[in-house]
Amino acid sequence: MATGRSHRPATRSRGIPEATVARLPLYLRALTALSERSVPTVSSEELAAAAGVNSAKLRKDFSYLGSYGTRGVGYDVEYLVYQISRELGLTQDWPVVIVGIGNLGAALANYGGFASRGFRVAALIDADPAMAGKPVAGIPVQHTDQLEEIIQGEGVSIGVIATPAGAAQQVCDRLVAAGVTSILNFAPTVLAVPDGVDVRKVDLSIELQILAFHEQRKAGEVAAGTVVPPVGSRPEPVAARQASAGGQESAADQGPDGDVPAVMPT
Amino acid sequence: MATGRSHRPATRSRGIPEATVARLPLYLRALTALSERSVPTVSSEELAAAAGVNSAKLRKDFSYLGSYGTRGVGYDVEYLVYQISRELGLTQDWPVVIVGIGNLGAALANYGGFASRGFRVAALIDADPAMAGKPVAGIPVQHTDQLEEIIQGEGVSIGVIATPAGAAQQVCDRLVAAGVTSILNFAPTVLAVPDGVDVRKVDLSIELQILAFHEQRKAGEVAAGTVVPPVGSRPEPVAARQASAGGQESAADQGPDGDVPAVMPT
DNA sequence: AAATGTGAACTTTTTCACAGCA
DNA sequence: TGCTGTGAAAAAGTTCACATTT
Repeated sequence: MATGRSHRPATRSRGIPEATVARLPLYLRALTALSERSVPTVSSEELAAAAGVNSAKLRKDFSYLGSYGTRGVGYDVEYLVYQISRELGLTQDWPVVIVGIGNLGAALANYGGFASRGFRVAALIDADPAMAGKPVAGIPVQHTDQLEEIIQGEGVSIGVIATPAGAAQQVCDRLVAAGVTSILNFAPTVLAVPDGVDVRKVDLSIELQILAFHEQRKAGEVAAGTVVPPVGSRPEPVAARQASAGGQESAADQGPDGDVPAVMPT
Repeated sequence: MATGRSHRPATRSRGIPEATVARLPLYLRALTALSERSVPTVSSEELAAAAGVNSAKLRKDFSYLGSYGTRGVGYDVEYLVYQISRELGLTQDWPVVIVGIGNLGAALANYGGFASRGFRVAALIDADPAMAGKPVAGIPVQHTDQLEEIIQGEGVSIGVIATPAGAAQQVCDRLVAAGVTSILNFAPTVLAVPDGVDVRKVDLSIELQILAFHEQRKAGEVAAGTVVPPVGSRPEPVAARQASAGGQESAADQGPDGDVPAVMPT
């Protein structure tokens, strides 16, 4: 039953584990889908399956928010959607600026998921004067010169960096100086920020590399291919380069910016 | 004399913690930058700073790979680049297919970081017949009909899904059936995959929601109209942290699609 | 009968701190 | 002397299993 007013958040608010916070959006999405199908209640088992986690974890996660379920019944979908939304701070509108309107920035601006939940693209900013005024996703791009003005004027506290790696730190510094305290960084760079500023990073090549690691493991077990010999010698200038399945090596270098100097012997 | 055989990578490969694996790409990037500047050696302290982690963690991470450093000196940059690359499986070439060439797919195809490290865009696939043949990032888009043929022909084992949420699971199923065992999913959906298949997810709105959560917490003083808990829960001393995505292993997770519904409290 | 909420056990990850080697 | 490599301690996160409530 909804309304369970008797439930007390009991100051639970204090200290929700980070791992739990990271899963709340997942639960929220699953719940939203149920809500659209007008499903009234859901059990931890069902919801967990929909979110891709196990039910014990889900129940534990929810226990940090409060007691929003009903024993023997499950959770009221609408009520839970509201509670999680509130916990995540989605009951308020968050203006967001996207800096760097290249391929990625444009894709992000066009991404629907944005506006769908408490987030509003307040402005698109790019350093290229030629981009100024040009509309992307229905929003005119503004020049970097306006950055501070926009942030302060719109009260923006969340910024998305989609610039080339080389410009990321500089943009970050300006965003922070202007008042932004949360940054979502798509540039392949480690940003230095002062205390109190949160940074989350989304990095395509890192994800691919992690997949490659596991992929290699899958094939490796049996195939003698990839296994590199001893190489125990850790002497100075590496030299080990031998083996390695198929004479790869090529293909592994040169890129727009950074790149990998495939093993440099000597 | 036992020619420096004392150092045995000892097939440490056995159990490298997942958390460590997720950081190796970070170290690799920092090392690559040093390599380009021709820096010969680096201490754990310096490298840790460049990668945005603390030195104890870095040393512990490296200890899982083997003893590649020199006490009193540090690590040989080139040697480490090689070792980490090898560990991640980047000494071989990984053909990758990107399915769904919309805004995001095109942005990914154009992303340089791809080719720069062991990954090669083997094909761009889209369900829209009108896209067929059209070059994106210099590569002609192919129709979904060719999917199986391409994957088998090129020996692709890593697939990137950048389709709308509604098509993701279907595409995923075909990729898996054709032989792909690692998937990077950009669609806001929880994909169901058989055991042995790895799925990693990159989700913009989830990242934003996590940031919103922390942002809300920071409003310790004056927030617009937020429902800040009356309880004197003092905002904790936010420590600037840098987060990324969590890691998910093989097998199932994720579930329904969904995205866009609006939240409605009462 | 069904399903939540949670203490307790267990596992993973991080941090400490220092012995040991170059 | 300087810095790595690593046991050991601490912290964070996950899973178990069951008392409790509807």
